[in-house]
Amino acid sequence: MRMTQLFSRTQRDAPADAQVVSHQLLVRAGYIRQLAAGIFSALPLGFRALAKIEQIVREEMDAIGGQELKMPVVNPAEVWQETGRWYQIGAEMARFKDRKDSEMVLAMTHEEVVTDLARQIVESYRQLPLLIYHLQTKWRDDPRPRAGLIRVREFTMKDSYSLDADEAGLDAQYRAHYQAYFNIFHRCGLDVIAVGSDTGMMGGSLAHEFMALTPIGEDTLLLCDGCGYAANRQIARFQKPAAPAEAPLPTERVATPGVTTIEDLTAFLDIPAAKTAKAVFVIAEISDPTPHAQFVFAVVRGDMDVNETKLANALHATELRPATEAEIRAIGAEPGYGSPIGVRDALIVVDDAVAASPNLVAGANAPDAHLRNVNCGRDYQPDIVADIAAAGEGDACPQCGHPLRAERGVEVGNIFKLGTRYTEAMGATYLDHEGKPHPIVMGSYGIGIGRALACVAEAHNDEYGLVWPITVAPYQIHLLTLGPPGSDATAIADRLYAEMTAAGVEVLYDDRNQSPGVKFNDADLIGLPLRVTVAKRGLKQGAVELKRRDSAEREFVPLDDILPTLRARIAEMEAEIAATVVEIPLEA
RNA sequence: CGGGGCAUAGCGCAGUUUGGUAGCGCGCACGGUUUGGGUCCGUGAGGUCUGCGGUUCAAAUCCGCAUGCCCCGACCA
Repeated sequence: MRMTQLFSRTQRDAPADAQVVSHQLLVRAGYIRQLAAGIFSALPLGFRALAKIEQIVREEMDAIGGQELKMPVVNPAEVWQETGRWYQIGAEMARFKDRKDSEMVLAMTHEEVVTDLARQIVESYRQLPLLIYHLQTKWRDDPRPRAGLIRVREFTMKDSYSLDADEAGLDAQYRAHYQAYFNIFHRCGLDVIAVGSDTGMMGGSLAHEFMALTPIGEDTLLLCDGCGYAANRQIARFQKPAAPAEAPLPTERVATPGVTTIEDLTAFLDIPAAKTAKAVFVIAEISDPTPHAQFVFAVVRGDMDVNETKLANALHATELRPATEAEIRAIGAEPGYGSPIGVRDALIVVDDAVAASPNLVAGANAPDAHLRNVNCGRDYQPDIVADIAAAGEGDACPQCGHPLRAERGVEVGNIFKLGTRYTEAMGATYLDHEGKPHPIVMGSYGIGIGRALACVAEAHNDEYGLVWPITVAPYQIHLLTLGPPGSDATAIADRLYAEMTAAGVEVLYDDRNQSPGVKFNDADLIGLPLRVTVAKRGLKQGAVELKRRDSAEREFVPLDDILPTLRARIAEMEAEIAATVVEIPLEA
C-alpha cells in the first residue's frame, strides 16, 4: 500500500480525550477513530491488525477442532426468555421492537442461539463432541466505556461453544481452550496469565479469565509467587489469621460514645481489629424462588472487608446495593453500631472467620454502645456461614500460605464451564446409546479482539510510537524513499515496492513527497516491525538501510540481497514470537 | 446512577474573569525551497464558538435548560 493512497493520517497530538497510551497511539498513528462513547471505527491499518489477530484465533480454534460459523446479532426475545436471561439482564442489553411489534434484542453473547442450533441439529451422542465458534459484533451498553479500545460498547468477539455428552468431554474441551488461549495470546505477543474467576451472569461451575497484566487494568488479581495460585480478587480465597482459642465469656455492654468505625473502636477499647465484628448492610435482589428484595446483614471480622462478589454468590443474589439508613433502622439495627443480635427480617450472613472467632466486640444496635464477647451460634444464629471476606495484597495464599501479590489486569479472554444451564432450559438433548435423552453439556469461551489489540499496543510501544509484534502488525515492512518524486531513490524504491509486493511481502510504502524527518517519525509512530530506507546515502554503495523497529541497530543491505534478507528477518521475528508459545498446564 | 471536569477550525489550545467585528501552533491548499530525524519563506482556504431559550443596543463571554465527551466511584462474560 502506498501511503499517498492510504485512508489514514497521523497526528502530532493525541486527542485530549485519550488517556491511555494504547488509545493515544492508535489514534495518532491512524488505526482507529472514535464515533461515540465506546464506539470506534477501525481504519485500514487498524482493520488489518485486527484481521491478523482474528486469523491467529481461527488457526488455534481450528487446531482444537473448531468449526467456524456465523450467528445473528439480532435475536428474537423468545430464546432469551427461554433461558430467563431476558429478565435477569438489565439495560446492558439493547432491546427493540421490529415493525411487527415483536420484541428483539441485540445479542451480547450467543449461548441462546447456540443452544437453539444444538437442539435442532444434535440428536445423538454419535454427533458429539462438537466445537463451534464465530467472530461477531457484540453490543453491550456498558455504563462507562473507557480507555480507548479497552472498554467499549460495540466490539468484535470470538466466542466458541463446546457441546459434549458429559462432564469429562467438557473438561477435555475446557483444557483444550485453556492451552489454545495461551497460544493465541502468546502468538500476538501478549503476556497473559490465567486466573480463576467468578462465573457472573454466565452461570456454570468453573471459569478462568485470561488477563493481560498492565497498570491500567480494571481487575485486581491476587497472585502467589510461592505456588502459582492466581485468582481474580472477586473470588480470591486466602488463609484467614486464626483467632486465639478462648472459652466464650459472658456478653457485656460497653459505652462507646461517638465510636462508629472499626478504627475508632480498636483505639477506644485498645483491642486488635481481629477482635471486632464488622457489620455491612446490603439489599440483595434474589430471584429464587420468587424475585424479591432481601435485607442482608453481613458480618466479617474487623480486620477484613466484605467481598461483594462472594457475598452475592453465597446469597445466589442477582444484585446487591448498600442499604439506606432508614432500611437499617427498620430491621432494628443502628448504623455504626450494628449487631446481628436482635435484628429482625434480616438474613444474617457470617464470614467463616467470624464463626470461628470467640468473644468479638460488636455493636449494640443502639447509639454509643457496643457489646463485648459476642459469640456466633450462642448469641445469634447465622442464616448462612460462608467465605465472604475479600483477599488483599499480603494476605496468605490459600494453598501455600505465601503472601499474595496484587496486580492489575485487563481481561482479554475467558473460558466457562457452563454445564447444562442453557441446554436444560431450552431442551437441547441428545440420546445416549440406550436411547435415553440427556441435556448437552456446554462450555463457552470468549476473546475480545479489539481489546486484545489494545493490550498489544499497550504492551508494545516506546516514546516514539507503536512497536508491533510481527504477527499483529498491519504490514511487515515500512518502505521509505527519502528522495523527491523523480529522483533515483524514488525510482528504486518504486521498483522495490513492486518486487516486494510481487513476492508476497506485506509492505507499506511511504511514497509521499515529505522530508525525511516526517517519514521517519511517522514510521516510528505506525510501528511496523521492519523499515527499509532508500536514499542517496546507501545507494552510493548500491545498498538500502534496514532497521528493526524494536532495535536501534541499522544495517546496509545490497539492493540485490534485500528481498532474501527481508524474508530472513521476517522469519527471525516470527521465530522469536513462536519461542514464546509454550505449554501451560491447567492445574486442578 | 452518584461525584468531578470539559465542549471555540481536522488535532492541540488561547480568548469567557471585566459582553463590543474570533485568534495562535500544528495540519491542509497553492507557489518557491529543502531531501538521513517533524526544512524554510510567502500566499490562502477553513468556524451555526455543542444545541435551544433568555438578558442586552450588542453574547464564544452573563443566566436557564438540554446534549455530548472525559475522569473517579457504582456497574461489568
